[in-house]
Amino acid sequence: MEIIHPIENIKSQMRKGVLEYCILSILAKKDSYAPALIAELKQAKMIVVEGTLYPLLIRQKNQGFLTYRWEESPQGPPRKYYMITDKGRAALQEMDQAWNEVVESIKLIKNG
Amino acid sequence: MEIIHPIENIKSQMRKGVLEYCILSILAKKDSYAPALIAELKQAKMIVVEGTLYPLLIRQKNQGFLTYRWEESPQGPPRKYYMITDKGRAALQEMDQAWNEVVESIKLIKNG
DNA sequence: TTTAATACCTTGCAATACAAAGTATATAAA
DNA sequence: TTTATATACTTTGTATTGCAAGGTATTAAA
Repeated sequence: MEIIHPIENIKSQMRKGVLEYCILSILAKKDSYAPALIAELKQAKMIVVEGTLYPLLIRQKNQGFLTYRWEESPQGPPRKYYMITDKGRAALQEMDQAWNEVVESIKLIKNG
Repeated sequence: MEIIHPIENIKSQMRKGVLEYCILSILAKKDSYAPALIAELKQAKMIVVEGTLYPLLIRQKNQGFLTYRWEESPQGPPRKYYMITDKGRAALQEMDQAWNEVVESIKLIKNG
């Protein structure tokens, strides 16, 4: 037997579609590395775990949206700092538009 | 060779998370059947196709969010009119909250 | 009987988030 | 030197989901 929380699933689904958008938005403001990104997203109540974030960063790097550099850490292994590229900024602009469209669509459906 | 449009994919991803929410929202206002739902969603620029909608309606029915009745059509086979249940309305309220949270999270990430 | 207009449903595929486990690096303590 | 601790990066297996494409079924008119 297992208790299922459909609403948790829904929230997870809603996050799914905007995760890439969130990552690019954060990196557009300043370079960052995985654990710091996770912390920042957590603060915005947009929960992400390692197993989600790392493949996503690699995907965006392969698409040419991000690059990275290595940087020493005060403690532990070096950090992979990701930086947004010009191509990434262009993609982000389109994502802004896509997001606004979705928000408008929902409003239309709720009120129209 | 194949041309890929990452932005179209992103938009599709963003829609993914809110489709169930949209369906419930529409049915909360009035009963409807699949082709009419597709038309209404299309008008709100929230594109859905048959192969997506039918399994989704069946899922929501199995979760107890929807029921249905048969109704004659002026032309062609009878229509399956879906109706939201009390349980569906309760779920919708939680989805409203989940959606508002996501919208706030994005705002926080963009501006904070 | 055939055609046209609708409507409902299923199958196979690709993309994605997640849980869990694994690997690696640097420093301090034993 | 060895061990422990803290930190960071990566991979694997699984479940869910939307979609393209194709299939089935019903009604009425030609």
